[in-house]
Amino acid sequence: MKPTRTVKTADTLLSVINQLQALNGAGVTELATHLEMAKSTVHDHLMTLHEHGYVVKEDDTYYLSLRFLDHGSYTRERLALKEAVTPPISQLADDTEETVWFVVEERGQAVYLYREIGERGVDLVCRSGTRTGLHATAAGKVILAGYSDERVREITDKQGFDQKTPKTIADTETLLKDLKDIRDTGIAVTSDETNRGVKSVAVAVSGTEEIYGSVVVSGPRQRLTGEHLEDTKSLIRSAANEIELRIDNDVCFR
Amino acid sequence: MKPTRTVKTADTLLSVINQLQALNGAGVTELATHLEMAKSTVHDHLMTLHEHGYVVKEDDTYYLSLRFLDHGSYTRERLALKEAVTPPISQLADDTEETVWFVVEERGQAVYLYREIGERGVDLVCRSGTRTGLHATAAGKVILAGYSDERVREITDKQGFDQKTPKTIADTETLLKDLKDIRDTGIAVTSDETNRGVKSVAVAVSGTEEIYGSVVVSGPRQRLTGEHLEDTKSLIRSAANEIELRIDNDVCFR
DNA sequence: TTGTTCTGTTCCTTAAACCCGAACATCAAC
DNA sequence: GTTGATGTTCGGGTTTAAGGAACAGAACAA
Repeated sequence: MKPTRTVKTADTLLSVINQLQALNGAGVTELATHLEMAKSTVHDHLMTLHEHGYVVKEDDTYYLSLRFLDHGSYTRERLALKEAVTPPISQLADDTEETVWFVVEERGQAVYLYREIGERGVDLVCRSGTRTGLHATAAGKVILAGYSDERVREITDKQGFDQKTPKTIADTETLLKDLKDIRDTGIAVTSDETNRGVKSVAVAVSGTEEIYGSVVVSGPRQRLTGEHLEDTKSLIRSAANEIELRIDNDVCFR
Repeated sequence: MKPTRTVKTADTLLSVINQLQALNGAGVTELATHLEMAKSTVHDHLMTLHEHGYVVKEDDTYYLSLRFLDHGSYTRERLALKEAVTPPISQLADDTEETVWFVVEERGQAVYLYREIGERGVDLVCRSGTRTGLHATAAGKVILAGYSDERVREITDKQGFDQKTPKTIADTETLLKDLKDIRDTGIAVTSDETNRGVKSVAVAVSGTEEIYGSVVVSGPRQRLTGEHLEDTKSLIRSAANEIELRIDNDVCFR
């Protein structure tokens, strides 16, 4: 598909960075064995990253540095969604008392951007910046529902169907069938598709042309039922709408 | 000082990343001219970053991707300070009605980690992850006050004295004299040293051995005076103390 | 239409440097 | 003292990064 020319040294550098995060900090030898590379090679890369301030060293153990936080929060800020998204999200968390996330799509994956934990909310995804397959989450499905079937196929062909639980959608046809229902109702409700025992309700946030992202409320399956579920649905709808209005009119001039 | 072997291709890759942030997104040619490199070279690096999901492409313009947010928020989370820091910070912002930051030192620089904006607070540093010289901020100076003069010299020798305003400290001797006073009172108060017209008050957060960081309240110079200043001082002191207790006892098991 | 001038992309060739391996240094533990 | 685990240094062979020049495609003016 994309046999374009690539810088192999960059591959190794990025793999060092990723492995360093995966291992939650590591020494030279440990990294080298995990990456199946020579110790000296890893050492050189770590020295370079250290020189540029991208890793910190504590007694022979290397960790990623906060320089990544700079790049990361810059990137999030660039989307210019914070002012529009944060207050309604916050309000929604207060009203529903559950955990609320604002999610965007990037490169065929769902990225969790802004969170607010309500009174009784449980902490699930844990970190902003976390990525998941769009198929495996209500937030992702409601975004996909705004795309054409063709575009959905493109994404699933490339990304596949990572199975988070036994109930995670595993093929394109089932996904497209789900999306059809979501398009009708404008809301996505899932149970146990991302985490066992967790129910999620999501609504898309769209502009005139593009889809900005989605708002999702997650909580224990047995709690998000009956009246509480219905209340939640309409609360999310108005929160999503509120965000749309704020994006259109607000300080966020995109 | 450190003539160790370094991976030059990694240098160029990182410079591409940094330039991409500095230019707030750019095309191949624009990047190449800024970096004084061949277009083809930049192109190859961008392709590699794209392949790995570290940049996104919108009509021939490349931007850093949210993958950096993943690394960044992971790094911040690794410090395991959030649970201990966030609530007292939040309370302090409510009480003082000013802007509050929690700051840590990394590689001889001050890194802004957690923020809370009070009722009348003004948004100054803008993003978490932002780095500044320790000498140029109350938050940094109060951290330096916890270090030995020798260690302070090491840092200033390496980092120099970036001048943010005409009143920014410009040499080691003046800094050390300031630190002496700060050590006596346990509090750092600065005016116009980081931003013109801005006054900052900071207190360190320390454990039994190391210093975790500092809490800083910033606001307009003319507002942070008299009684409001004195109130602020004692509020910061108790907030910092609260954080120390939470770090020692809390869920944060370091 | 044609020409101009920006882009981004491809390909070739060579000098550079990445990567490995092996040796060395250092520290703990037994 | 010896063993085994680290991190570190260093020379050299061969991959390959990086530059330059040519190509493609779009936008625009004349």
